[in-house]
Amino acid sequence: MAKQNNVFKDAFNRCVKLLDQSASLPSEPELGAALGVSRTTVRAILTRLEDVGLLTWEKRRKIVLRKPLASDYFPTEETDSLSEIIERSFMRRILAGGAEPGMQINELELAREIGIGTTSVREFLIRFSRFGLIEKRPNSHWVLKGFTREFALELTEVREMFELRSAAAFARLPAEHPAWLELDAIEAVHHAILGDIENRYPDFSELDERFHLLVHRASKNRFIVDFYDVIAIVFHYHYQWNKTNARQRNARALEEHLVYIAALRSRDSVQIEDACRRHLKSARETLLQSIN
Amino acid sequence: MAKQNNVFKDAFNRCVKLLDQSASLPSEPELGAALGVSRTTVRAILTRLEDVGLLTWEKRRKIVLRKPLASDYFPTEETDSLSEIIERSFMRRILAGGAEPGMQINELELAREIGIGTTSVREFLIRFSRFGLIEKRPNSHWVLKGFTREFALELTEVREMFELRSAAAFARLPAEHPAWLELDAIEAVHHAILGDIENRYPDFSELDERFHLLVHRASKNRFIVDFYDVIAIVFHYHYQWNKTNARQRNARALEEHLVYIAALRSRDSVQIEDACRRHLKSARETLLQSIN
DNA sequence: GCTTTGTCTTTTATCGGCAATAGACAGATC
DNA sequence: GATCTGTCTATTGCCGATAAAAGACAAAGC
Repeated sequence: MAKQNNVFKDAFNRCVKLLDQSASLPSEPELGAALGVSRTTVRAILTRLEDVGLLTWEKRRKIVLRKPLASDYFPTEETDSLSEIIERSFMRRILAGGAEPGMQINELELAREIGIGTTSVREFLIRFSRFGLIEKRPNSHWVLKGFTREFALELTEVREMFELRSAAAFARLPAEHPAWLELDAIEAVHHAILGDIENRYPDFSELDERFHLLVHRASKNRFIVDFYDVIAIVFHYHYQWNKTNARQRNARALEEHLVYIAALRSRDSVQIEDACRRHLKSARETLLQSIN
Repeated sequence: MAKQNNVFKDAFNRCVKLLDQSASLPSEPELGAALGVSRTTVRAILTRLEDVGLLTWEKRRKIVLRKPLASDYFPTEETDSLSEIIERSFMRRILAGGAEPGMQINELELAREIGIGTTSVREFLIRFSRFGLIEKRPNSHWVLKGFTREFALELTEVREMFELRSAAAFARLPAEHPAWLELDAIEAVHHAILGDIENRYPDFSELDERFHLLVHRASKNRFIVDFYDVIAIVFHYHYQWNKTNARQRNARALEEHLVYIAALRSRDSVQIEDACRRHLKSARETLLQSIN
C-alpha cells in the first residue's frame, strides 16, 4: 500500500472550503503555498475537483461550477496522518485503558490492532520515547513506565524550572518584539472565554498551549521550547479524558493567566516569579488530582 | 539480509575472553546472564566455540580444549550495532566534515554511503533529532541545524540549570546511599589519572561522563537524567575530534572535579554551588573555543 | 522579465517479509 | 525441588520495493 495519501485528502478538503468562500482559485504555486503542499499535490487536487464536477480547469482558466456539498469532502478519519492515528490510539490505551506500569508493549500487536505496518509503529514509539512514558529494552520489548505520580512530579519539576526562566526572559524582550502583540491577542481571547465561560470553557486547552508556548519561546533555547511538547501532549490528553470540574478548573486557570500576563507586562521580576509560581503550582495540583 | 548478528558476535567475543581467563564455562542460563543475552544466543555461541575447536560441548559437560588465539575473535568492526555505526558516520560528517548549517540531509544518500537500508537511517535520525542538531520538514527532508555557537550556548544553559539542581539534591542524599561510595571510587580514579597525567589524560573523557551522570542521577528526575545523553554525546565527540591542549584541559578539569567532589561531601550548599558553577563555566568555555 | 504550466526525476512514507534474538514450556538431570 | 537442557514460538531489527509527495527545469504565457 506504500504511502497514505492523507496529505492530498487533507489539502483537498481545505481547498474545497476555500472554494466555498471565494468563487475563484489562484495559480498552482500560489494555491500550493496557501495549502502548504507541493505543486504535484495541487494538481492532483485540481484534477479531482474537475472529476467531481466542482471545477473546469484548463491551464490558467479555473471556473468554479457549483457550491461544494458536504459529500464532496473526504471523511475526516481519512485526513489524519498515520502518526496522529497511532498517537491517539496509543494514548487512549495508556491513559484511559487499564495499562499497568511495567507492562510490555508489543510492536506487532499494536500494529495489527491499528491495522498498519510495524515500521510506522516502531517509528512512533521511538519518537514517543522522549516523553519519558516508555523505555526500550534493546533487542526486546518496550516497557510502559506509566502515567504515574512520579512521572507528573518529574515533569512539573522541569516545567517549573524552564517556565520561570522563560518568563524572566520574556520580561527582557524589547518593546517592539512581536511576542508582545501576541500576548495582547492571547489576553483578549482570555477575556472572551471568561465572558462566556459556560459555553466556551472547552476552548481553554488550546489557548493554554498557545500562551505557555509563547512564554517558553522567549527563552530562545531549543531544548526548553522542545520540552514544551512533552508538557503539551500530557496536558492535551489530560484535558481530553478528565472532565471533572472542567469548567471551574479552567475558569480558575484563566484568571491566573490574566494575573500572570499583567505581571509580564509590568516587567517586574518579583511580580512575574510570583504569578508564574502560583499558576504552575495550581496546574501541578490539577494534574496530580487526575492521577490518584 | 534481515537482522545483523552483531549481538551474537559481540557476545561471542566476550565469551572467548571469559574462556581465556577461567578454564571452564557455567550453565547456559548463567552464561546468558553474564553476557547479557538470551539462551538462544548462548547456544549459538557454544556451537561456534565447538566448531572452531575451542570447546567440547555435550549437555552440561563443557571442556575447554585450548587457549584462544587472536584469530578466534570476530573483528571489532563486526561487533558494533548498526546504530553505533550510523552515529559515528553521521557525527563525523557533521562535526569533522564541511557540513554547513541549513544543509539538507538525504536519507537515501546516507543509507547508500554507509551501505545499509533506509529504515535504519530513518530510525537513527528520529532518535537523533532529540539532540537538537537536526530538524524534520514533514514529507520532506531533514535540515541540519549545525553544531553552532548557539547550539552550544543553549545546551550549556540547560546543563547548568540541571546540574546545579542535581548537585544540590546530591548533598541531600542520605549517608548510606550508594552514590557516596561511587563518588569515593570516582575520586580515587581522579587521583590515579592526575598521578600519571602524561599517559593517562585520555582517560578523562570517560571519567567525566561517569562523574556528571552520577550527579545528574541524584535529581531522580528522568528528564534531567535523559538530558545528560545530549551532553554526553556532544562532549564525547568533542573530545574525540578536538585534541588541542587536551592534556592541559583535562588536568584542569580533573582539579575542578576534585574541588567539586569535596564540596559535595561538605554538603554545604554555598560551597557546592560555587564549585559547580566554576567547573561548568570552564567546561562551557572549552566547548565554545572548539567551535570558533 | 517575471510567473505559470507541463513534464520528469528524486525523495519520503509505508508495507510485507525474513533472519536474528528473545522467551516460554516441558521433560531431564542433579 | 530447583536448575538445566531441548524444542518450539513470538518478536524484534533490518531490508528491498512501491505509491505518494516534493521538487527541478525548460518552455509557454502574460
